[in-house]
Amino acid sequence: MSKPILVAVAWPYASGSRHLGHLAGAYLPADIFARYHRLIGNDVAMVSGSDVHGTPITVRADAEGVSPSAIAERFHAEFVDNWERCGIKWECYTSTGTENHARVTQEMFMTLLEKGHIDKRRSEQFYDEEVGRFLPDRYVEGTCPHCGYTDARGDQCDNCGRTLDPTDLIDPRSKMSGSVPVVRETEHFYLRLSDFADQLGEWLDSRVGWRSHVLNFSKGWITEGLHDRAITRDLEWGVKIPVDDLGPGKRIYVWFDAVIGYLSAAKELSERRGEPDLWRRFWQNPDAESYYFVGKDNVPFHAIIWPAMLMGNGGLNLPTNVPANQYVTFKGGKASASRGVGLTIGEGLDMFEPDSLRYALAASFPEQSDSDISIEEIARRINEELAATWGNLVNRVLSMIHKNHDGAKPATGERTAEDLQLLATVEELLAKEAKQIESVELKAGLRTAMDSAQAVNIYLNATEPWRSAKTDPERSATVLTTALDAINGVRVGLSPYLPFSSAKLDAILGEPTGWERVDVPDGTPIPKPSPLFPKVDLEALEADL
RNA sequence: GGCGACGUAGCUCAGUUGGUGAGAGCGCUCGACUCAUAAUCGAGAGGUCGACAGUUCGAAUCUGUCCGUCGCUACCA
Repeated sequence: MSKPILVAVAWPYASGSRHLGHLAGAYLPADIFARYHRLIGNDVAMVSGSDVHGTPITVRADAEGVSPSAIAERFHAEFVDNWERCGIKWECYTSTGTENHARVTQEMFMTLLEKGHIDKRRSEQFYDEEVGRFLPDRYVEGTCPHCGYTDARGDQCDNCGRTLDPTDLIDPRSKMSGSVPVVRETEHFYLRLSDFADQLGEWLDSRVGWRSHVLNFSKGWITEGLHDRAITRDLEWGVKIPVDDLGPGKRIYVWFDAVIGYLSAAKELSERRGEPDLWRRFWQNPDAESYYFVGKDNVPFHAIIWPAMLMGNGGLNLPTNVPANQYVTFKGGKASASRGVGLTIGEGLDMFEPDSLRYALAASFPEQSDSDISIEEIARRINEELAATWGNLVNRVLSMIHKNHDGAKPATGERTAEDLQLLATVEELLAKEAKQIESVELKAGLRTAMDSAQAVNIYLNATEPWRSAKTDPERSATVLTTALDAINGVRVGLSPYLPFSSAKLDAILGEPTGWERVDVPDGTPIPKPSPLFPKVDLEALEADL
């Protein structure tokens, strides 16, 4: 039975390059999960897009003397290139800059407004008269009233760590122009989040299979008390507010529209495929499932705010699961492209083969807790695990068959209990891995697939087909065909993780028929193999840095 | 400050509701094999599960305190 699976992935912010932490935290796990579900025949819609609005983009645009859209287009193009290069496969990758997205956002805004979940409130905020802009808290700097630190930001003091209100700052100044900001009154729309506290709490309590850190954090938010949130900003760069009673110069704020992107992207997919009701299969069918792949910093948006918006709107499916990952750290520090910690996705792909990088990151997915990686650790994973266990296994079996059997799979003789046991083991591990992937334990799933490869290595060492080739060629042939038939199952389990090398094997062994092990037909041509994964020369790599 | 975590073999990490002598991968030592990308396979060494106190017949697992690391703190997304 084909089940609709919405794979919703955090919208990368087009203000700069994304790094390997983002790849390991959201995009790669989503891709592995989606590839698995496509392979078992489910109806998958993996959607996301570049988040192109917001203040940081306008600030960067000003700094470079270009338009905000130029910044957004530059990084959107970079992201699309990143996905292409590392095999992140989407049903729909779009951006928040489309006309469709604006319309869907405005529709949901109006629905929430009409149902009384959005209202207007006045507040006071700093305004930079020099650049003519209201200032987000973090763009106001000044002296911390607690510790005297002179470069405290309006939201928080980096020195003493205390949370601040911009008006607390002594000698406030605008980060944009350096001038002294003035306080002006402004009016905005607010989402009445607090109205949903009870409903959200009950919903979260009913979740099963969610990661404990996601539930803990979300419930903690509710326990502390949900604040109503402003969902519009004094900004020219964003989705227009569909009512005009706030006056000009206001836009819908990015976090409000970015999550709506999951819905608008599904509708865009419908349009692209010419099936107007396609999106309903994912959003209104009670049997559909939805998984939101995000980093832990995004948990409140996906486990609290977005569900509240969906509850308020009505008629749309709530998340099945939000399998948020924790952080990947680089040598102990939080990855940050802007601070030069870790590698951008592009840099990672320049250094490593895409499948090799995917393997190393997947083996280190921060599913339970933060995980630490480094270039050395990535290289170790590739050389000592991926190439040694799996790459070498494929190479040794294909080489022997190619050399000893005229480049084609020989006929299989009588299989011994040992032979049958290997094939059974591969099948059992495939089943075990399937359960792990379905419960989004992707790191464990990869380990299971590697266990399967190791089982074949153990089998070969026990049966020694290179030896029997001289004494009992028929037995040797049977061992090799058994190993090949086993490999044919192992590669199915690895295919969601390693799409590029899997495609290479598809060319020899044929496309996978599904999530199952099948025998390779007798006589299948087996060409002289080349290593699936080149070894990483760490010294040469570091010499380039 | 508040909140959420984390601290388990040299390294990176698993350890469901507390219970046979604490695990995996890699590294290391020894051995086997030599088909294969000096790859593979076996055996072994290596940890008072951050510290202290407590609950319990019994705790890495529950409670408290402390030390250390990290993240979040709602106007970065």
